[in-house]
Amino acid sequence: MSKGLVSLAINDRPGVSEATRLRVLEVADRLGWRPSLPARTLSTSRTYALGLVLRRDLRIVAADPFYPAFMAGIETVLTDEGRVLVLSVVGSAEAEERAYRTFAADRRVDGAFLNDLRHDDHRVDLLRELGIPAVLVGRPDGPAPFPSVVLDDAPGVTAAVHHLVDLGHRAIAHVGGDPALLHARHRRRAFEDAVAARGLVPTAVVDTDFSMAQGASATAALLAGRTRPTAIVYANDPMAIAGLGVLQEAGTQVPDAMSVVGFDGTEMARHTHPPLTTVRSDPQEWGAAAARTLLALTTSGSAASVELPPAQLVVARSTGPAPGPTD
Amino acid sequence: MSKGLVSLAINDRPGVSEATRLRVLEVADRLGWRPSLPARTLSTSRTYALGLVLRRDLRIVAADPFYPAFMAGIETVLTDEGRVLVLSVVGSAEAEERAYRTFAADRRVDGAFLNDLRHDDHRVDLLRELGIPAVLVGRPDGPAPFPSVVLDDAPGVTAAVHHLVDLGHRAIAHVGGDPALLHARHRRRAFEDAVAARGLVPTAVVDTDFSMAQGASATAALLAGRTRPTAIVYANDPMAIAGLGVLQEAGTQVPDAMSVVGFDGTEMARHTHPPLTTVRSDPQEWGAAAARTLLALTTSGSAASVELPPAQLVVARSTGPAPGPTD
DNA sequence: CTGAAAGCGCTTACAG
DNA sequence: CTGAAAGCGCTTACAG
Repeated sequence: MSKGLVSLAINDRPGVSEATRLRVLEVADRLGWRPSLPARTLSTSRTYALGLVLRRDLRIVAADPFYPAFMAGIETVLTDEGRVLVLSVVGSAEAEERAYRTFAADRRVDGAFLNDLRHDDHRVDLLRELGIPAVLVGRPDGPAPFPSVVLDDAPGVTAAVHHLVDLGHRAIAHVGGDPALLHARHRRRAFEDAVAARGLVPTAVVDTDFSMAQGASATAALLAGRTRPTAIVYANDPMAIAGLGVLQEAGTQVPDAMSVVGFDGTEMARHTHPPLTTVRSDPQEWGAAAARTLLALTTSGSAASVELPPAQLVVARSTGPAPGPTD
Repeated sequence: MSKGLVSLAINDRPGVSEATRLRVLEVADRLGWRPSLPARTLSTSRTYALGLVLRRDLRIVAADPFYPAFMAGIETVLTDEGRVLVLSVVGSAEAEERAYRTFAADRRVDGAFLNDLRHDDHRVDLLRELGIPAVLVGRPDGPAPFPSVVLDDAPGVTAAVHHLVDLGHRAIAHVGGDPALLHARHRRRAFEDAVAARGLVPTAVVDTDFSMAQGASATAALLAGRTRPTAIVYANDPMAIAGLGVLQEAGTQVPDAMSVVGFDGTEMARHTHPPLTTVRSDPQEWGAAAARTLLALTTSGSAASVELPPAQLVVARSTGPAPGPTD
């Protein structure tokens, strides 16, 4: 039983009789022997690791339940495949680029997840150039050399606007996210299109950085504005919750005087007062699907893009009939 | 310029003249050459990676801003040291043990963080046995073979109780966390001791799993109980926020009819209505300190335990004078 | 179907 | 202070 034979048997390569393979596996198991990963990596240059770089302001990451759920979804598939997740949390675009370059130089990972897509996202070229296979988490705004895993935000936002208009609202505002991020643009665009489809004009559309602080100040600004909306659609739940706080501090009843819609469908949204009407996506399944796709890409060299079920409106008690004279 | 020489120069080993070392580094830099990590790992068995296994119910992880901040803190020190974080998110004790065993078998990491300490935590023995150096994040309840990095919860909880008693509260309840976790026990113990120190008896102490759902139901139970508290101290901010929701749904004014105290000092606590009195700790600094300690341990073989500044009470508007006839 | 050999790219004694 | 050699533990053609 030579080294080479064992290797062939362990790696399910042809050229080993089934009987021998079983014997090898049995002996390895009995001895508790496992091939050394560093040695294997040195000769095959496969690391059995996938990389995720998070670039976000800490204040935002900390309040946003997306990433923990997304990562948990990734793990559900990696664990079974003997893979591991290498995580990097960075605070700037420069640090993010350094992180990817280090991944490449150190051969840390077989592939990477690319989250929070941007317009003309130069990280796509960077990863291609570095030779790191990637999966795009979200819909890119142009042709891309990598497969994408998409969960469409638009239908949920559209449904939210129709829900509000059906309740009699005519003055609806949007507190959007960071316009540098494509998904924030998608939500904003879906909002604007849906409002227009009902023959209305948005009362206001405010960009933010997705933080609760900016969600709060945007809400305060809307309350102080010349034309005050009767409903606000927020680009994420944390901002909607901060908005709820501002409204209640100002004595504005929700939903009697103001309807509020969040986005994410977080646990938190179920426990506010009143519980939040929100648009639910499934970040855990998103993570799992992204991991499956990236795994396929790194092992077979190619993988098809995936379209997940779109985000859905979940109506709770933060939305109600428009106040004042309705027709 | 032989391979060996280059290696000595790159690794700052003695036996190379300063002039040659500089020349080697200059040439490496010009050629963009970096030593191959897998090869280096194979000969030195150092991976330059640190491991973190998260075992928590997803519902809790997602609502809890501790981990994102803690991990960001870790990253601030790892990045500069050319290290990387390997993350595993698991749902059960068995999966957690498997994760550590895989870390060891695959030589994935040089050391690991041990969070969410438990009574007689058998992971400590497991890691010792597997030969994985670790740092304990929190105060262990007994002698341990690893250094710990402690941020004491008690002073903040104690201050919260005194604050409430000073406001005239005599009926104070505690919605605790998961009693399997030492930090939940510490918070509970600090609560009970502080109440006793003021000559009072807790109106109630309820254990939970730290989830918003159980925070909400514990609050509902307290409202329905025979002796109703005038103040509730929660073991984390998410539960306090869920409690706020339940109280407001029930028409109980905060703080007029009920004072509420959270724990964590999250961003979220600043944006509720009313803003939450809470106990602030610094999870990011905690992560950074834990990373520094683990780095020292893995490189030098030993590291001293660290005691960080304790958690502090931050008074906001969810606490006020006790309702009814005060003396 | 099996065994002996080279190679992955470093580090580390060991001579010179 | 420098160069040649062995070794880390696998995988992979290449002969037998």
